[in-house]
Amino acid sequence: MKEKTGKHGTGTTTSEALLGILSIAPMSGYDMRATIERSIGNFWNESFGQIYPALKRLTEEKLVEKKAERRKGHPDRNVYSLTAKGEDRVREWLEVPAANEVPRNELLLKLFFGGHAPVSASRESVESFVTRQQQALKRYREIAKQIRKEHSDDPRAEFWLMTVDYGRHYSEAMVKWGRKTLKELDAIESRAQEKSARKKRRE
Amino acid sequence: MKEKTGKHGTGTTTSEALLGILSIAPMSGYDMRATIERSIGNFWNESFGQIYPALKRLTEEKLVEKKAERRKGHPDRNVYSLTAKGEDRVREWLEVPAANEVPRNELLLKLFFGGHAPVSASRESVESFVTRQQQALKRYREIAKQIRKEHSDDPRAEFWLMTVDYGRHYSEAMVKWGRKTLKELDAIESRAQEKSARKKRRE
DNA sequence: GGGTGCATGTAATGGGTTACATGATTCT
DNA sequence: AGAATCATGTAACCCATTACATGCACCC
Repeated sequence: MKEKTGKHGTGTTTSEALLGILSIAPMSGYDMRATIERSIGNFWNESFGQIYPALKRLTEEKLVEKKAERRKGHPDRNVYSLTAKGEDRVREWLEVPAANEVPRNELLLKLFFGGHAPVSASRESVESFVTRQQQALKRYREIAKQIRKEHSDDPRAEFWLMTVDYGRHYSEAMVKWGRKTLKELDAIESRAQEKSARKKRRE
Repeated sequence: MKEKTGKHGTGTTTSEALLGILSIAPMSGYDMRATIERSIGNFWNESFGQIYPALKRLTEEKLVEKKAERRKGHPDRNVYSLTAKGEDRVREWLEVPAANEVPRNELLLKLFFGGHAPVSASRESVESFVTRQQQALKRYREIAKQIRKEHSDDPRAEFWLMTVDYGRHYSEAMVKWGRKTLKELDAIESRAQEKSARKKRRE
């Protein structure tokens, strides 16, 4: 018999992310989307196609409450907030240590099989990856600055900064690896060209 | 109108991984599972529940060929190999640069909301993560050594080593981040304890 | 006889992405 | 009038995990 990681909602999915977001402040589904993108968008995304059905289920389970809000000059909206039960659920969820899953990595998969295609193909993948990581690094520095400026009083800001710091460590390492790998790919290519040049001379 | 990343199979999924594996050597579905675990298991996993149905589809699409193998002293098995069409497909797939997706990261999600639970909860998550990364680091060093020993002649080995090197860069950075983060979590906790101690003294 | 490893599959379930559909308001 | 933004939702489709089911061979 095996222990299961998730069964009746112990796993981490859209619902947990939404409960987490609502633990920061009550808001509408529309706002959740934007808040998620701004705050945890570097490691977690949600689409409307997931958010609205999830909010429906969470409401049925009495983990969140919906309040219709009518405002002049704006469309109506439904503002959701955590119930006491919802707050408990967030705490319970946080008490379960995060699983150490192995996420699928398309870049590495393609690179692993890189020998079966022109080197330029691998090069492009790695190059675009490095560019992305450099941009991310810049972004992380800005985000950290902003958090320290705007939320220096909030005790939760320290946790937010830890996740930003993860990004910094990650992206820095990835840029280093990427540059090194690009050099190695170039070496492979120039060796291949030498080889074909020698072949031509012989012909 | 938006460009779609994947439509009729341009995406990267079980099928592509299997085609890639078969580009290295023909083998049975059972062997694919084991091979995947040994070779790309650090960034890509497949289960039998995916492998067998995928092989069926790939056979129908004439991308792979099945040959029944009967051997005395062993159960029968189906050995799959790439067709010419399958080899083309692998090359086409490799020519499309890897997408820069944002994988969901449960550890960071929980850490982000860490302020809503005891610090010990965050601590456990990070601690287990660091341990995992340290083990991975050891494994990577062994794998690299083994590849250099057993496949020094194979030109594809260079690509394999690049993926191992990714792991090394990644895990090293993650161990650094994890240790730093554990220290910060400890600081938060001791500050909280001081606070409650002062409170007690006042009572 | 029972455990382990080899070997192949199916079914149930859950969950995520995308496209589609609708409609108000505000700005140009 | 038309585009952009706010706002909520549904439906189709794809993909993955897990559990279940089966059976042979080999060794103790």
